[in-house]
Amino acid sequence: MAQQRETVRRTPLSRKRVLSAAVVLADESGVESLSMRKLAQELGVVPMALYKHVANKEELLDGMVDVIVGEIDTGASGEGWKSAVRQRVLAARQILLRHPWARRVIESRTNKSPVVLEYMDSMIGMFQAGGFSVDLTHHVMHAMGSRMWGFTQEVFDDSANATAEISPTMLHAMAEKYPHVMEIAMRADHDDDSVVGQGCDDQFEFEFALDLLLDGFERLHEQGWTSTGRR
Amino acid sequence: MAQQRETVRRTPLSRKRVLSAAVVLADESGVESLSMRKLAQELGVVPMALYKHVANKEELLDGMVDVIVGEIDTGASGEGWKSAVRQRVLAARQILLRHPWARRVIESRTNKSPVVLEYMDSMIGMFQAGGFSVDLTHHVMHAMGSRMWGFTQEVFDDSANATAEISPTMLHAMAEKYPHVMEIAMRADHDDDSVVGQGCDDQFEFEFALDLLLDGFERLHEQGWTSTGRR
DNA sequence: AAAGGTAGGTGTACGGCGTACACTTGTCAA
DNA sequence: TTGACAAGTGTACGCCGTACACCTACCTTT
Repeated sequence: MAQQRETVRRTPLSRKRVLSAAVVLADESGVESLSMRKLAQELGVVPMALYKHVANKEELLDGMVDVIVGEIDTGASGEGWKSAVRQRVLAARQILLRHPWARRVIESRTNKSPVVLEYMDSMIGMFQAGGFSVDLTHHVMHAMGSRMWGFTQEVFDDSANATAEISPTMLHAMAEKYPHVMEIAMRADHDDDSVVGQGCDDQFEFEFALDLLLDGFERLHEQGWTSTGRR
Repeated sequence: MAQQRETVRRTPLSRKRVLSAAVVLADESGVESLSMRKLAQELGVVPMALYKHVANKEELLDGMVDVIVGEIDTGASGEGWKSAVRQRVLAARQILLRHPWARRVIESRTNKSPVVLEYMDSMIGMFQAGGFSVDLTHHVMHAMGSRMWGFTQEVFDDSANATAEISPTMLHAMAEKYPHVMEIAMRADHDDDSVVGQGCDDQFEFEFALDLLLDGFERLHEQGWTSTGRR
């Protein structure tokens, strides 16, 4: 009784527990509202306790990325580089979709963790195994860019979503000012009767872009690409 | 004398002056260290004075994006959609390169400003003028993603830069753990004698990816693409 | 059993942030 | 002359990340 104090002994913190809780919190309320203090509160602990397990908030974010990237199913498929890469990227997308904040965080990390490096390494390996030259692989990885994580490039489609809550007057004014944007926004979900649907099929758009890239890679590879002229 | 106080009359603030100063400050020391207080100090004014010209920090960032996007040379070239788009995107890249923080900020804006909408509208217009169907244009814009702003996808190349300051031992260990990554990193600047060069030619990588996309668009357009099967 | 190191959790405090709100002040129209 | 209005000020609040000194429970060594 004197020994055990008045509270039940907490399961002790650990880096892993801290990171998992952080991921959950970010999933629930967005990474921008994740703070060391809230995270500590969630874990029933004083804020400074976290610093015994992560050096600072940056390292916390690094660790969160590792947790996510570690979730990606890395099981090989083994029927040609193209379908292997495709499958891998779609698997990544599956995970990343469940953690919408991860896109921004991954892109903001300047130093790659071992987990991230390993992911990239195995993806490079897929192209190499398909017979791509080192140079071509290099450029191809650049061309993939963040699509290699399964990210959709969000830059475009929000405008469509936004129109859903805009007055007809406003909508009309916009149609005059940005005719092309509106035309596309209207068309985005034309099998729906409402003025503007809830945006477009993200999965389709993603695969469209991914396949476009992969087909391009294939074509270059087949015609024995070498860095023509340049350097 | 009594009228004029002891200080020279300041040129008054204006939305424009606030935004320009913010852009300069972000250029100099990065957008992450830009604060309302520092910006106010830079302008010789008390922080709250800024709020007479921008509603809050979010709107400040919106405005900064507008300043940058407004700088993009929008002059038409008029020899086919492909070279027009190419030229436009490279012009955007030219501007964005001078404001490295803009990438992150543009991507983090959820509501597009008129300036941004107009930029997108005119780009869509280029594809339309080239005879692209509305649907194809839509998908093509998604596939362009943030590359439409001239952004390089940074996800990949930093690892190369980082290796420059790593001990030989460390480097050797990494080569064992991430053989593919290292192979590419080593090759990235092979005409340089140092172990690892200062990374790769970003401009080349960007154009490589851009042309890959544009060629893909062209191919789809020529073969009269329609959204096969899907929806 | 005593001593002492160590890992994990605590409490306090500091400087920075965005911004609400009430205020002064300078300018110009009526 | 008045008095409305736009521009700038001052104070204050509640958040944030985290430095630093501290306690405390446990483990190892003797």
